[in-house]
Amino acid sequence: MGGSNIRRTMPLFPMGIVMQLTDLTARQIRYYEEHELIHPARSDGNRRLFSLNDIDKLLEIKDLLDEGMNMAGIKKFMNVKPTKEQKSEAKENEKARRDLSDEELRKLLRNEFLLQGRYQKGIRPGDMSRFFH
DNA sequence: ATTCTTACA
DNA sequence: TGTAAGCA
Repeated sequence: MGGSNIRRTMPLFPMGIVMQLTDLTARQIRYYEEHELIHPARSDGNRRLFSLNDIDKLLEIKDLLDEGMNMAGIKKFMNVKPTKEQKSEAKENEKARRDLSDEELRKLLRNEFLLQGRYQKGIRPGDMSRFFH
């Protein structure tokens, strides 16, 4: 692993900054935290402090959302296990995701799309079309 | 001025 | 998800 993980996990940014960096609303960001997609630290005053990793994660979530995927789909995609060894497992998933080629991503999204009836409401026709080459 | 939690149109 | 309320 990279020898400077502390830098990427160091709690640094407050909500306002993260909102600008990700184009997500505070509501959304807090919602994703509720669903354990991110685990920002807290300051002494109970303020959320996001790390670079948190921001990367939020940007990934944003991308999936823009592709028409909902919470359930994103949870599956990010393999969000209730809570346990999410520490080490989260890293593996993160790396795996980062190593995905466009073609592999298309395959995954196609599978999600084919299974959408089980956890995906309506998506606008065409949003996923580009993944059906 | 900012963010937080809770609750509801 | 947006938004209003009442705190910290």
